[in-house]
Amino acid sequence: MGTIKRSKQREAIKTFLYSRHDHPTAEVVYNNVIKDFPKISLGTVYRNLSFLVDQGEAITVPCEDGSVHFDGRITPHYHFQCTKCGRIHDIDLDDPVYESEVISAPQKKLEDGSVITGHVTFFYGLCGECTGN
Amino acid sequence: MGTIKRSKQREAIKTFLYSRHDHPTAEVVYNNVIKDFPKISLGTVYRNLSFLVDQGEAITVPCEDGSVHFDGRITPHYHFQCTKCGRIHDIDLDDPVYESEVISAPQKKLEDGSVITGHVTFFYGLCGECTGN
DNA sequence: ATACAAAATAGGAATAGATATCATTATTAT
DNA sequence: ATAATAATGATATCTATTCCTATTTTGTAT
Repeated sequence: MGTIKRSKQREAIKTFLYSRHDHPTAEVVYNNVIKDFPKISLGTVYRNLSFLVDQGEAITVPCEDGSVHFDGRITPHYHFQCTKCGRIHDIDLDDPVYESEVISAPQKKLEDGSVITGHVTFFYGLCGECTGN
Repeated sequence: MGTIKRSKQREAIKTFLYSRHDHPTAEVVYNNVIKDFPKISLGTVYRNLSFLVDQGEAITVPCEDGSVHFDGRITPHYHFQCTKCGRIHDIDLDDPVYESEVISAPQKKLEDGSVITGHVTFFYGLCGECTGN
């Protein structure tokens, strides 16, 4: 009961996600995996992306604009969305921005008894390409 | 051209939003305003909430779970969502959590030329009522 | 190898949240 | 009071995601 079986589709989805560092959406994953699996359905992509997240093999990146992106990099790191092109970029742990702007949040108790157990910080701005040229 | 005309519905929406500090969703606003305006449509509620946001008279609170809440409090402050009951609470500026965990983000340049212009921090945990009892 | 049970898929329908359209109504300047 | 036009209500549409069911694939036991 509850034994997980592998599937070519799931492996292709995982391989694709891990090969990219640009935080694709479910639809982008679908548009790429379909090249090797012409009959794959969008439902399968969603099901497997959720599966990977449940297994701790991927994370979701919910953005300010409401779109949901997926990330195969599961070690803690921050994200940054370009307000011009919409792409999501990583902010490395050793980047000065990370260290100076945000401090990891330990548990903290508010006056009313609320307990803060974590936080999500999402940066925005303009990426190199959109400021650059 | 482009002159704004007032409407009873818009005023009711604004009044309702300002009367509450629990960050209602568009649907919650609709379910309440409809008591005074039985024929109001959901589209009108969405249209006017967006209008208030555009006018700087309200802000949106996009949550990690994808839901969008509205807030009539426009002075800078942080939010905190209870992972158990889902309610959104304010974190006051003078609360220790605010001061110790997050530092306001000035413009910052990364190695690749990206410029960080802002950030959003969203806290989560358990609210007083959900830890309390 | 073969058969069986469970898990996973494909395809499509269903849902939810949000937007857009458009004829009608309400508000405001004159 | 009238004309111009902004705003509404009702409905249609859109997008992202989930759900359903018959079929296929996979792992295991024989």
